[in-house]
Amino acid sequence: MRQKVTLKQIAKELDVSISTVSKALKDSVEISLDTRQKVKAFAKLYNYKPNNIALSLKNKKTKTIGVIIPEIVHHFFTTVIGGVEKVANEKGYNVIICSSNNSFDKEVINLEMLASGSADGFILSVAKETQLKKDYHHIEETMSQGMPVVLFDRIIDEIVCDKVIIDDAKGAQTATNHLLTLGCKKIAILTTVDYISVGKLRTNGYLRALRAYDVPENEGYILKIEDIDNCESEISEFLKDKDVDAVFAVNELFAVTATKVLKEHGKIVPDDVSVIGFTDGILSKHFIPSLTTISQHGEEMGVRAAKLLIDKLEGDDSVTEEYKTVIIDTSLIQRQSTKKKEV
Amino acid sequence: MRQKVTLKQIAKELDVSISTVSKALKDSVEISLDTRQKVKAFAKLYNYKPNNIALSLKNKKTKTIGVIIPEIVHHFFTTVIGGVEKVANEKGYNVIICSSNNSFDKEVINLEMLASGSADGFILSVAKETQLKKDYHHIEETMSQGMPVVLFDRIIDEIVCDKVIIDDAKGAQTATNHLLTLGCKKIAILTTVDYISVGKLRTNGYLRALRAYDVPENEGYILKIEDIDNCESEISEFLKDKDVDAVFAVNELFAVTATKVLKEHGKIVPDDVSVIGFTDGILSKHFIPSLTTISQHGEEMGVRAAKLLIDKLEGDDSVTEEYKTVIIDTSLIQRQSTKKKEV
DNA sequence: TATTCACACGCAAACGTTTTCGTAAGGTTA
DNA sequence: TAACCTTACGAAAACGTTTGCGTGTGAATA
Repeated sequence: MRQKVTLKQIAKELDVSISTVSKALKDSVEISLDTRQKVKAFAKLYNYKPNNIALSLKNKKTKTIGVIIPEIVHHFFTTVIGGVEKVANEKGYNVIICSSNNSFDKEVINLEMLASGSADGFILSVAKETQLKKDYHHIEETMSQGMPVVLFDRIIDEIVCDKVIIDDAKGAQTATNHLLTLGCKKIAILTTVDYISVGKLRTNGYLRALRAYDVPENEGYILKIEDIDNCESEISEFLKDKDVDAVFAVNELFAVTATKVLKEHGKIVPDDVSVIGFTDGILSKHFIPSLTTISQHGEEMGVRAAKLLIDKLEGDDSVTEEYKTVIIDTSLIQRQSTKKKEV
Repeated sequence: MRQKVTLKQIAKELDVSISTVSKALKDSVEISLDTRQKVKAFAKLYNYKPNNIALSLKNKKTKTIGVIIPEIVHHFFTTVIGGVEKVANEKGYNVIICSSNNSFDKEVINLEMLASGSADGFILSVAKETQLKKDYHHIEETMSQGMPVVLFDRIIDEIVCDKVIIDDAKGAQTATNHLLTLGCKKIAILTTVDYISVGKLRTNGYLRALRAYDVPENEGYILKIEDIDNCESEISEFLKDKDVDAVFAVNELFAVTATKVLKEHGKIVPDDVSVIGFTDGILSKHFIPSLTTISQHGEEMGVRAAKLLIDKLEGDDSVTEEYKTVIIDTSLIQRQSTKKKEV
């Protein structure tokens, strides 16, 4: 089992100094052509690769971006990662992904671990627990130590840094508008509890759309779901005997579940009730009926976040002091689950 | 913007040597209680965290596991990652995830990058292109340099290392058996081209089940799909006017698409045709009808893979020389898409 | 008073790299 | 032949840790 070969070993074998080997591999004119060739041939033969760790230590740079997301098993987040990777690889950066599993503690541990040498900067979507706890010391600490952070999707308003978000309220308004223009008046919303920032914003957008259309809002049409894993019974109970002609769900799972529940209640989507979701994931695309939804353009978010971060990492101080918030446009993807109401 | 604080800085501030600081923080008896307390207080105040890079360089260990998967936007792989993370974090390891995007080149680049200092060992599922190309030099190189590799799911028989797989053929046989016991005789299979190892194995399992039941195999019932992204038209064409009473799909997407297509052709799943899939993902669970499928227990695969790797990393040489192949049991998850045939 | 010893701490090497600067050998010029 | 220049290379520092060993100080012992 051949061990990794180092400059020192090459130097010893060839009976030259370490610095000569290093320079030869870099094609320095300081070294004679003859020696250069000899060294390079040897290095190639032994498959020499510079040790990144040593380089990181020397350069005080790891050329690595840390990404921390609440859940790894989540289509939206993985599309974002795809975007980050794309940009990162182009620019010669590596990407480390960690999941916080929506736990505050794990988010702190992961961030501190990566911050102590493994990554130059971070792209982060905060855990549910963190939003609830409102404890952001770890993020602020990281930034105060000179490591830039870009927040995306589940962001924190109080933290001053680069951010990439969608206009959740606007997206929700677009969705609700779509239902309204289809002729729906009794529009229910399936949303999350308020401490989830995006849930709250989407609820706001829904309400805004109703007001703009002079449709009276009705508390009875709003369901705030806490336990996502057991949403089915809750949604079923909520929709039972409720006379609605449309449902706006703030995520894919709620949309699918609503459609399923409505079917069980003997209602046909989209003929009796239109359903619109949020997030353009696998489910929306392949469900029957396929779901009209609001696309968040996850990959684009990743791309923009990575660009912001790399700008900070490579920029001079003038760039460093200025923070941007990029708002990605959402778009309405019309599919089969919504339909104009027959009058 | 406070920079990261180092031992050197603490030493300077407190007017002691670096080694004193290091030892004090480690509660060494060599250092007086007084100094220890002073140093620790100072370190806490300035939020000192040892630099992982320096530690990695010194210890020749990164305490990091590299995971390379073909696609990040893929439910099965993310569940595996979940399992890996669980074990890794318990044992004090960090996890770096990279995706090869099914590209051979990117797989090589990622592996070499991580191998040159960023990770101690690897958990890897090879890219499609790699399976096609049959070029495994990068993996063998990595192992020959002393870094253990655990292959999972899409493995390579020729490489001698730890492996975690499911018995794909057996799983497929179970699936097909299920259909046969339901009374189906005309069972179509939607599979992949043969160079995808798991596709081929599943096809074999299907054939084996048929033989065991003395059902003649029929080439016309086998569809090998190359272009997964455009499988719908292919499947539609294939199933059109075909008199089948069951479909076995080797992945979730094929199963869903088949169900959709059958519906368009006026057939009802499961009444007219039973459909069974492979991989227990989001789609299978939430589709209507929900899909009977074979679960691969992704998280369990991740757990086992991580354990194998860490055993190698921490074991003495006796462990190092012995390679295991763990076969995870698949299980049949019965849902709504399959149904006993009425006679 | 001379020797020994525990205590508390510092020195220096090592990990693998890059890079600045110094310098020996040989050749060229005056 | 002396002064200088070029070529080709080596020494050493630096990045931040850990750790074995050396050592100065003061006190206890003989």
